[in-house]
Amino acid sequence: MAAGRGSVNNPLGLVVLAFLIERPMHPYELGKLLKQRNKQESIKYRHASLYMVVDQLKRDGYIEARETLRDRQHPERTVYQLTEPGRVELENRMRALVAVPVKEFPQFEAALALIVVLPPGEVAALLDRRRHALLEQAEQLREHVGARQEVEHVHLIEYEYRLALVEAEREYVQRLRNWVLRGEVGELWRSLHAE
Amino acid sequence: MAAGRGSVNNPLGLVVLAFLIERPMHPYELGKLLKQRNKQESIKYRHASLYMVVDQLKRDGYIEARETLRDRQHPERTVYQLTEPGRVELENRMRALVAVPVKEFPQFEAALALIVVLPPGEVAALLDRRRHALLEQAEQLREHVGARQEVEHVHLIEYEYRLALVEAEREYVQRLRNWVLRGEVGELWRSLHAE
DNA sequence: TCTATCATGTAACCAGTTACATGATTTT
DNA sequence: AAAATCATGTAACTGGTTACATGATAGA
Repeated sequence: MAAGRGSVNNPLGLVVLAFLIERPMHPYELGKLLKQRNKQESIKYRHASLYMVVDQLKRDGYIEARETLRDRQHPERTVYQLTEPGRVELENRMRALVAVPVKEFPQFEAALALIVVLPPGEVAALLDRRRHALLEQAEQLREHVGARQEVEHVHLIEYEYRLALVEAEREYVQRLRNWVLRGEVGELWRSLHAE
Repeated sequence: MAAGRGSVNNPLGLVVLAFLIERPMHPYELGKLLKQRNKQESIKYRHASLYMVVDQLKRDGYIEARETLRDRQHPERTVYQLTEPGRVELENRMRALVAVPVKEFPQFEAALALIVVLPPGEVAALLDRRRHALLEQAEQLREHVGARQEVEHVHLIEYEYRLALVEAEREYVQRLRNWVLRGEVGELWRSLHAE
């Protein structure tokens, strides 16, 4: 039930397991595929990290080396395949991730928690800048999600999700900005910035 | 302009700087205050990490030791105070965080990007579980934000923000669930799970 | 042929976490 | 007075990142 002590807490590890369902691959191939499918938008990817998680997954028995290719124009490439425990782990992690929201700590939330260190007037202007940036992001996402009948919808849901969040944030930022601008911020905050 | 190479990428570092504006403090006091003000909800806090970031901030000249208290019923406690570069850095980081959205990688987005590894039927059920969880979260947040006239509004905006995001996610999850349930998921996904 | 870029990997570094340590205070 | 908890910190581990390395291929 509890998604065990296993190392696959790393989203990148999930990708590896998920891709290896399709066929055995060597690490570099996994990385290439990840980029081809634009998963770096949703899953943080550094190519050195890939070799790391592959090692971890091997260590924990979720994948295993299947063969080592040796031709002269590449370094050795080890091809890995999913093990049965690996497939089980993948499914369990996926189920948990979909069904149970995990607590995240977005940086903007941290900033809001400390907002009183900036004077209200400036905050209003900064929020305005953010609002514009979010507008642009939303625009791009809408393009991406919209104009593609050639891509299966199921491959766009990450973007739809992102779009939903960006829109919500944009609306909230606007509300907040207006509240600040209307000067209803209360004595406490204002008093911290009086001279 | 670019919020330099400095170590204060860590949100916890921001808290330290922000709190030290009020008065010099020793690390343990910072931690206590952080919890009293419920900032652990918005900023990940491990007490050992606190000592780490304090060291980093000292190393980088953003804070400095002011005195070392030595009474017999505590270990030595070093009191730190903000330096002028520290105050500047704090303000710059805050401005950047408020004005410029940073790319985050929420786990649920990763899961959505890999959703095809689970069969659509099961996904619908899992989404339903998530929907319920989000409903509860929203309920709690609403209580927290609502029933408090005694707390200054500015100290609740992190929660308001969170609430806005949770609500948006809930709505999106519901849309997605319905789409899956209506069986419009397309051949690709379904074919991966036929036997 | 020189330079850039791809393909592929290793190594060194550092941030953040878990676990341990220890004296005081409070509860049972 | 034993057990639990608070107060305060250090140390060891490990995951992830940045930086380095090296041969092949492709443009200029």
